[in-house]
Amino acid sequence: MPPGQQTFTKEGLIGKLAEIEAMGFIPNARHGNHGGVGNTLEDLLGIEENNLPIPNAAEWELKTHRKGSASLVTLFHSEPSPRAVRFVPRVLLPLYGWPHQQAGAKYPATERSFRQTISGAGPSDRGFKVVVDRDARKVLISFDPLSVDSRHHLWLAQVKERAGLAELDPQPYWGFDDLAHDAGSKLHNSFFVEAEVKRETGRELYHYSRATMLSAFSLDRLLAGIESGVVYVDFDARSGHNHGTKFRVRSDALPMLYEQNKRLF
DNA sequence: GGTACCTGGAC
DNA sequence: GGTCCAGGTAC
Repeated sequence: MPPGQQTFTKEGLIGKLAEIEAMGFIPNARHGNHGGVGNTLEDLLGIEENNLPIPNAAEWELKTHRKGSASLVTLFHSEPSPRAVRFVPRVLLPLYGWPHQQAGAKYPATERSFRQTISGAGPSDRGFKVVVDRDARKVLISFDPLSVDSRHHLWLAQVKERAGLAELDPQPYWGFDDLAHDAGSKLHNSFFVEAEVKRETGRELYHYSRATMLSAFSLDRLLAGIESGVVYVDFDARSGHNHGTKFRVRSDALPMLYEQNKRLF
């Protein structure tokens, strides 16, 4: 915990969130940053922004979401194993990527992209899916060239040239124990805060009007969510910036990943 | 300066 | 609802 970092007990955080709710609409404190709704709440709580895989506030993690938004909630980041392969920058982006939409405009003409939001429910239109292998105790990424939609036939021909049309070998994976550590160390207990958003003369304002307390994150529930299709693995790289590989969940399913949840307001 | 995290989007 | 995408920082 860095010096000066605000810390809260559970009761203290509940009280502070109630005070913030009573403040009504509050201007975005981070202009131009898509994370404004979360950053603004962190500022109100006096929590310093941090990128370490530790909870934001003592043992309590904060999750913020815009009401009415279909955006997925990011649970945690973790690059797949074996790490030495460096799958995203060395395999997925160069061999399975495609020209970025803004290549030659916002970015260099050679800019490539590999963005995939995939689950265990079925393959994406580029043939990627997530598999929960309970025998091997691994979550792994699978590529099936037969599942690629015809609209990507040019891309598939390039994949054939660069990598061949077969299953990934080796397949990227996360061991159950690694996932339990990544998730458990960060998400064991969480507050899920939802904000109404309004725009006013070009700026955004947030009303943090709903909060749920989530206790005891469950790896079994995460794995079941992957299989049912409410939890996703999200690859998120372009040539100039790998935003990292994320585990994400549909916001309405977030509470189901915890053993207990309690609506605060 | 590259990698791996953080916070989140629009169409 | 799936596809594709964003600005930041720690080390």
